[in-house]
Amino acid sequence: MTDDPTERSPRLQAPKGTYDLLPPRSEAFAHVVDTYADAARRAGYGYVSTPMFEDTALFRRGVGESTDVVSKEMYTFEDRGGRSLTLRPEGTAGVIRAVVEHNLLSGQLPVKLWYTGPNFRYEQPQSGRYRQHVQVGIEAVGVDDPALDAEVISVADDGVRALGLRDYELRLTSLGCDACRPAYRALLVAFLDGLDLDDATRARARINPLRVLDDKREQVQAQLADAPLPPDHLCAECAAHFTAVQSMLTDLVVPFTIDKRLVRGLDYYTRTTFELVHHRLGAQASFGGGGRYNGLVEAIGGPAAPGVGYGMGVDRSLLACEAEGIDLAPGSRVDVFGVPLGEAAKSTLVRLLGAARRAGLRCDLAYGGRGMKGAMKAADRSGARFAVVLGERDLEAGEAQVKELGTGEQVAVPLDDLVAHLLAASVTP
RNA sequence: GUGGGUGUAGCUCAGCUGGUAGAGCGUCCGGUUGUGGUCCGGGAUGUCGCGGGUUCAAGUCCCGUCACUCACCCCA
Repeated sequence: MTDDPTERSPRLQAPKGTYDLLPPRSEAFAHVVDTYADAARRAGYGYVSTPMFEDTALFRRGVGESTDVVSKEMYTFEDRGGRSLTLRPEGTAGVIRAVVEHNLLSGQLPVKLWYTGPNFRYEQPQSGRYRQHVQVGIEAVGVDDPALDAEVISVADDGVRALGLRDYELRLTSLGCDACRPAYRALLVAFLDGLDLDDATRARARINPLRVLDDKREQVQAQLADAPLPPDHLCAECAAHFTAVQSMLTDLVVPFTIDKRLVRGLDYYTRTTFELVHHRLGAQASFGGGGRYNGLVEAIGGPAAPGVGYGMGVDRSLLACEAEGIDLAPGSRVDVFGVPLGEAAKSTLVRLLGAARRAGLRCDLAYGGRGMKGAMKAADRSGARFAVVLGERDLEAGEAQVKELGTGEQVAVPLDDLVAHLLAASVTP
């Protein structure tokens, strides 16, 4: 901070790892959110909105101390009242907190909610990874039924399909539960102990051994060929649950592949775990994922209650659409564009196009007193179907020239009939 | 946190072995009186990321720094 007025201040820019969304891309982004939200609503999920920041303890307990997300990626700060708050790094913990806080679990179960909003993680940015990213997610809490797992996965897939995405894959696994995971974990730790790993990986193996399974490095994967994998060591209940989920996904016509090495970065997952991977996204290929979290509600101080949900990455979904050449915001911004010649004509058009907007038409007009040519050019660029030209001559005659920009056809329409005419003309093909 | 690549007009980029900057697109104006999309003519906009250094001279070389980008780690 300098007070020297002769020193030029540096241009401000969006913080590292964040970006601005501008038209038309922003429209495509909004469309992704809408599409995912629609899929959730069609399955009976209600909208929930929770704060973007929460008590830091919520994430420590919910997401898990051993995760990278909590241990080194949180935006944590102290407010003026001395409270430790954290910008939410993921969406589930806050929703579950709200479910518990408002006693929703004492009502009809499962509690089904969907949400959207930004998450924040202090990470090194790269393709498809930002410090602020938006997710749309759903949570179904209070019932441990494999049919619900299948529904959640199916809703995720419905949204993705509705976007038009094709080059992706749904990967599925089961991570077991409190009954079977400890024994498996011991088995895995013993196996990892016998491997030749670097210090960092060895440390990770100690804190969260499952995480080592999806290490991308060749030299690590090579040694993992014979590693014991979670789905092969499930207890009877988990195995039955997993089988049921697969069977119902098949009934739902949701294609999936079993990926026994799939692991997720959040500690709360139990049993069903899945990830949506897009084949043209680069290193950050996972654009959505989720699973069951039967211990989470209790972990953050609620009653023992099961839950299942997913989070879909909106930013990465948009990237995936772009990679597949899917245009999510086709068409024009407006239907009608006003071309006024002179101030009197402009105020008349302001009034008439305002009325047209209220009648449901999308209208814009040439502001700033540009000439005829420039105004027509603006009309053309807007993508409007009709240009309404109004000059002194027309005003005296009490009519406007309505030109269909695609065909060049132009008709004179009485000013009193303009809105009705535009409405009628807009519905004809 | 670690490593590679890149930073020149609003955008995409060119500037060879150092001599004080260009193209295309976009934008604006015009091609006579009130009509766009094509075409033609013209105009505007650059702290060459920033700060040091070497040199008579640096966009061009060196150092540092910041940012962007891709990858690892990890994750949506």
